[in-house]
Amino acid sequence: MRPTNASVIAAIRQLIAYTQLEDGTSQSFRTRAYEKAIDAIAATHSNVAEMSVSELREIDGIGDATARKIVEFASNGSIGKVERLKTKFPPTMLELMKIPGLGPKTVLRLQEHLGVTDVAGLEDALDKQLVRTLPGLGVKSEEKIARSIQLLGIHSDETRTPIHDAMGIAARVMAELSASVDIDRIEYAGSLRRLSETIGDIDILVASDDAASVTERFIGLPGVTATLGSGDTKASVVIDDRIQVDLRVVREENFGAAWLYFTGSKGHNIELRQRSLERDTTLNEYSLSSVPTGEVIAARTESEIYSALGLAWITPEVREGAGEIAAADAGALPRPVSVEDIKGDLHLHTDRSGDGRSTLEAMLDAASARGLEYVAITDHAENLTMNGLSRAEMLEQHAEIEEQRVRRPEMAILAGVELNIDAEGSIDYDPEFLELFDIGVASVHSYFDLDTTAQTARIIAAMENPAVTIIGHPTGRKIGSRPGIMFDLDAVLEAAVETGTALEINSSLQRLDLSAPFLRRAVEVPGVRFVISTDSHHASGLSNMKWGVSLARKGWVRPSSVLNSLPKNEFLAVLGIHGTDSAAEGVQYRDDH
DNA sequence: GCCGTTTTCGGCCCGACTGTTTTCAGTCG
Repeated sequence: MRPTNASVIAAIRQLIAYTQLEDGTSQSFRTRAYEKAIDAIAATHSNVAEMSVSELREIDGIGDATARKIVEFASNGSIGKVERLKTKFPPTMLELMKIPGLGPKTVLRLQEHLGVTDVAGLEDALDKQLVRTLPGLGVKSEEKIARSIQLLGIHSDETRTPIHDAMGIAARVMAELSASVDIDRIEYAGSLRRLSETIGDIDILVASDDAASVTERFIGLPGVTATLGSGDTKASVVIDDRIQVDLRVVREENFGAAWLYFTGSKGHNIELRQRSLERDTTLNEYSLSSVPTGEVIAARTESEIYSALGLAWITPEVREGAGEIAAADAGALPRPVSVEDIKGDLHLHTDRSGDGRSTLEAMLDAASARGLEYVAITDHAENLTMNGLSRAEMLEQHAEIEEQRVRRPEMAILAGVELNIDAEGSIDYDPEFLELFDIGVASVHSYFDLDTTAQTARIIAAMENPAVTIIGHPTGRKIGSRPGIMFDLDAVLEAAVETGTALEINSSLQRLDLSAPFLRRAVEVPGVRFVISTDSHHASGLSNMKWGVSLARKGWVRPSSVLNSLPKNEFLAVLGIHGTDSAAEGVQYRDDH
């Protein structure tokens, strides 16, 4: 069994940590080269552990040395250099480097002067007030390290916060800060804006002429449980003992440059600055300016800066330093999908579902308010215990939908259902009853631990069922709590094209399913079609469409491959549903051919 | 360690904050 790209990346991260100790710096060109290799692997669609040295070297950012280390890891499960460095630096020293404020230099000094190589030893040295005796360290450093140990874990991978939780905290902090001090503009940046699945720190950017007041208010906000640092223009706090929030205050005329800078990713920024230098300009968080004259060329908006660098604005979700700048340069980046592109929502629950909270009426009002041309009501089918609807309840709902069609002639209201894919790929009800629905979303709600072969087979079997139009939240994952099923994506994509089944891009921040890496692979397959749906269980959920759209952008999905970007009549025609004008007359949509 | 319309050596993005330094090193993003 070959290691996954994720485990190759984990191995290189370990290599980086040991190399930082060996080089005595976190900024050596070697470690930066390794970091670049990680970015390159993360952007690769194939399994690097199956590639040869020469194939690996084809990848931009991977050279001979790293290619050999990857091959070595693929065949041995370890890298010789790491094993050698482990004899010099005990693995517990890596734990020390995870403590905020402790870098390779300090960790090396602890080992050299005090023989400290693990957290317990460090705590002991702190107790004995020995740390202050080290060169470059004093009493304040000692106190800072002691505080950091208490906060240990905030930066480690295990405690990255799922985006759903981080987004909520960010919204709360931004609302409270806006309410307590006069500011010109406030936005979030960083991995949150790039729609990463898990968030390390929340980055918030404010435009104001009075930075000192803003930072002062910020460190005093409710929920702040620790202040990690604060200066004239930036501050870092911990919110709810849980997540670090970094604030940066700039002047409005520099906002674009700052937003670009703090959105990252680091790799994207570095590439942009290199491109900038090639044009005899320099880019920092304040502006893009001329090297010879120092004159500011662009600073107020991101678009102006990209434009000055000869690029169209790049949507934040794809700023991963993974080829997006080269693609933009070549005009090969897809036009980003926008919320305005989406004409219908095809996965909506009402309070008839056990987990639904709003009435059909409320859901349709919400859809109208959003200007949607069509919706599909997709309550759970009967096999989902507790939450599913019996046949009788479904028929009752169909009558309700008929009434709504008469009252809302402008909107196409599809009588749909969210079907449950069982272990073998069968779905609820019988073929005759399924005929009564206009559209079927089939989803996995059970048997998450079958092997890859069985999962692939059940998904494909569901796709082959004529009642199934869409596969809902295809992996069933919940970010931070459930990994989702494993299936052969290539086989599923092939079946999706053959059967004409669309794949759902689920807008829930807990799901974001299909994930961006899967979407990046799916868009390479001609003929694969997507729908972006909210899977709303409450009328307020329809506003989550923005996250699904954002995810589609992150996956380089073209608007033309999104089925529910079609205007109503074209969409209904694709589904084989006729007679949209007859809606006012209360005629059922399901074509009876 | 990587890379190359100024190629196989000599470069490699940029700045804030902290604590210790009395002009700067370390860490972080």
